[in-house]
Amino acid sequence: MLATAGEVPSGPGWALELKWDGMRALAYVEGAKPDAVTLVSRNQRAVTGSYPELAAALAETVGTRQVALDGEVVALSVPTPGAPARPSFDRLQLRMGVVKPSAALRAEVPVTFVAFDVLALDGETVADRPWEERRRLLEGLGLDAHPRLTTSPWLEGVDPAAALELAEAHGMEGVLAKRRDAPYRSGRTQTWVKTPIWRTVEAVIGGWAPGRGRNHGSLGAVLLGLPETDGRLRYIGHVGTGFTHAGRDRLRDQLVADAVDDSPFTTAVPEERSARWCRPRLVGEARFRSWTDDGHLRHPSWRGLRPDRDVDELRAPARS
DNA sequence: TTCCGACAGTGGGGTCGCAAT
DNA sequence: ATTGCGACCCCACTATCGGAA
Repeated sequence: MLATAGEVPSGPGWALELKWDGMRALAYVEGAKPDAVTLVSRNQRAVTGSYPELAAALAETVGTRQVALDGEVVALSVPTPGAPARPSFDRLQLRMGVVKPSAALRAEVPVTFVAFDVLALDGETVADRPWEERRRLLEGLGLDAHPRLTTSPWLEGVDPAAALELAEAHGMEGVLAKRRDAPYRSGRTQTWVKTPIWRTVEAVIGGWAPGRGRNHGSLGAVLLGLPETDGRLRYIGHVGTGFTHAGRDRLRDQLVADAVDDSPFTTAVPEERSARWCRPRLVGEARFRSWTDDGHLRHPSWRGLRPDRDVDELRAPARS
């Protein structure tokens, strides 16, 4: 079951949850031994081998019952004073795709299964029951007794604005609203609504990458940078979506007119060989979800040029 | 006739593993 | 030994087309 993107709905018919930044997974628990547990990714691939401690935890905790759970595999960042632990997709990537992770890796990047729905229980399908009833069944499983497992909290009596604030304050991806009376359905539905938290950045264009396929001959992506206090230009990412076809052509023409031979960036730029450089003069705005650990934009999309802004006005926004 | 939803195709940051160089 | 590439994860967005309203 997948959510539709939109504003956070309000009203008594909706229950709000926080949206976790991790990897979606279904857990099928068929017995009390770890090999009786199967974790399946969103594209139906078995990923149990990558998270053996989760299989063991589920077998140990609910193995006496037959259960199918929907949830998220999450890696928490290392908490430091002033920065409590929060879900880190960057860290989870160190575990994804690694079959039979070493004890050292499991210790360095511990993962948690955050359950938020139950699809079958004791051999009986419960997907047709309303969310409210499934939620009660989920809470009755006692998953939180195990340190590697948790039940995703829902925000009782919290309005949409406060829910978004809460999500932001805890480093969550956004808010997920679910119709209380709706059954669990596969595919994208209107009864789940996701509202991600967006950030925006104004940055200078230091180059561009030519487009491929249908964008052949036009612009594929712009290369953005932020000036440091000493005037050096730090690369922060490629942005290649959010343009219309006409917009790509227009921007390419402007950048070609400003072409220079050498990179204006003072930090490394990926795919440097295919990059075209330009004078770092034009300021644009991009929307993105978060900074990566390397200081790059994650899920960036182009909003447009900011002719009202000058390069020397730019400042790096607070990272988090 | 118009609108909407699903899908294909473009683009991004990452990781890992294998084949080619 | 290094590099390139595809397959995976996460995803945003535009353009298109067929069916519903």
